Amino acid sequence: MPGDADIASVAALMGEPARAAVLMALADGRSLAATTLAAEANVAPSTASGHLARLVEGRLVTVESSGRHRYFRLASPEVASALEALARLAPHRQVRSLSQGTHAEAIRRARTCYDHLAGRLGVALLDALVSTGVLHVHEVGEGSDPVLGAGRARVYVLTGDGTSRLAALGVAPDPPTRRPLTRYCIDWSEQRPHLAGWLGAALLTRFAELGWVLRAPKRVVKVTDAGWAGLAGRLGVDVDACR
Amino acid sequence: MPGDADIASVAALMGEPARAAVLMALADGRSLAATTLAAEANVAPSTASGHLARLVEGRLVTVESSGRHRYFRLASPEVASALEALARLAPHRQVRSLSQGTHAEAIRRARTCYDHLAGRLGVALLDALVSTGVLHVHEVGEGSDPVLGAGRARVYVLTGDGTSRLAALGVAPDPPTRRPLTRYCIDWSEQRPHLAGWLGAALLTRFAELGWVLRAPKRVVKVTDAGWAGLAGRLGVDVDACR
DNA sequence: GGCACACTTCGGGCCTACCCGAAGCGTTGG
DNA sequence: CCAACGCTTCGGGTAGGCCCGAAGTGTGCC
Repeated sequence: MPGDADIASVAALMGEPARAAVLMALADGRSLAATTLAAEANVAPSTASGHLARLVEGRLVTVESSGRHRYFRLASPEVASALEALARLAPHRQVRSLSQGTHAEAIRRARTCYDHLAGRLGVALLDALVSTGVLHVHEVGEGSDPVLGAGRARVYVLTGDGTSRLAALGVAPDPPTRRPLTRYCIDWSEQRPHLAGWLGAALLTRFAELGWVLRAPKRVVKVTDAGWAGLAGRLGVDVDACR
Repeated sequence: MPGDADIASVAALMGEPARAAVLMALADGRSLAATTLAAEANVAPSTASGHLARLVEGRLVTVESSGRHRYFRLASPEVASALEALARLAPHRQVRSLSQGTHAEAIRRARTCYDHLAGRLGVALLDALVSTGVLHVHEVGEGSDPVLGAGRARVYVLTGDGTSRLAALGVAPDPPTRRPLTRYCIDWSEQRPHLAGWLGAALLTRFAELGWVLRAPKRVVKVTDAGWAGLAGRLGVDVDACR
């Protein structure tokens, strides 16, 4: 547990509204240009530039120049983990305008978390994969650790039947990277796990290929009519629970 | 992944040096009085009182009144997780004074993390338990997730042989709580896992009973001569690696 | 080559919030 | 019952940092 590390400097970097907005915009792993991030944070380009310089200097963000653009992205997965941990503690921002309200609702329904699905749909998808036997859950110990709530030791294993069912859908778990096949991530809006890891990413990619989902701005994911039908029919997702 | 949550307010709460010092002091799960925390943060009692009120209002900390004292503690394990995630990103504070230097060294050698061992000793202990066959490691997937660094899916299972060896040491894994038997925690100073969970706590408690370790102020753990001998001889810990 | 664009640096205005000491309230102990 | 203690509230001084607009550098496009 923490002891001597200078938490304050990192937290202060994340604790300024404009910088937090920048980090949140980068939270799905994309690289974005400075102007885009300025708009995202609702500040002037000059202001954003200063904030970005501080984020880079604090090693939370890296830059890559490309022509006259400079693309920023999170420096490491650990940064995303920290944002995730903070989001779990954060009060949900109160809704001010109608558009904010609909966006807040949309982002809770279905969004991307890096490269996989999150929100009610992400949670329902994982539930469906487990209840239909595509994945088996192994719990280590029972209940939740009273001391370390995060990182509950739960492991999702792809079954043989699951492998063939996914192959029928066009998702073949080749080992293209050294990335773990399954991983989970506690959803900040649902407070329940959704599927991450290689499989989580592969499913989102395949859903997009099939025309089941469309990636809208601001991390929102829109599900098409074919998508709702396919998720329910082919994977057993409880689409009513996702609205 | 984060989307709409108001990360900035939480991070700002953690991003002020005095408040961060308070949170770090509470990070091992203790309840401490306001005056103690003021001293810990090097601010006047009145200043600390204001910070504590804000931490309570922000739901990072809870209070319990007892006579003329008020005892503060972290509001939830999630708060500790967030601190942990930030500590992993934090630059190690540069050493200013000799006493800070020796303390920084001591805390990296052996410290408590909540109720179990961390630092080089904590890491070496887990290594020893694995290499001597007390625990078996199960990896799910291979390597590290390029997207989600934290929460690597690794599971430590107590072996039959391990159970009897621990019993000989006076540690019997009764199921006294619903807490998981084993759990790990990425050590912020070593960037490698150390043992947490019920077993991690039981081992620290037993080491203290045996007079192997003494809990010094500021989370530092001192190992006695008998402790070094016992750790090496009975558990196979590479004590040289711990210094 | 020249204009438009992306971005950064600089200067100055403003405001937040951190800090402390003094004073007030409640509790404990002699 | 009074003194010491723990803690909080209040007032005022200070400093740091956030914001923008204007100006400067470098790149791409016509």
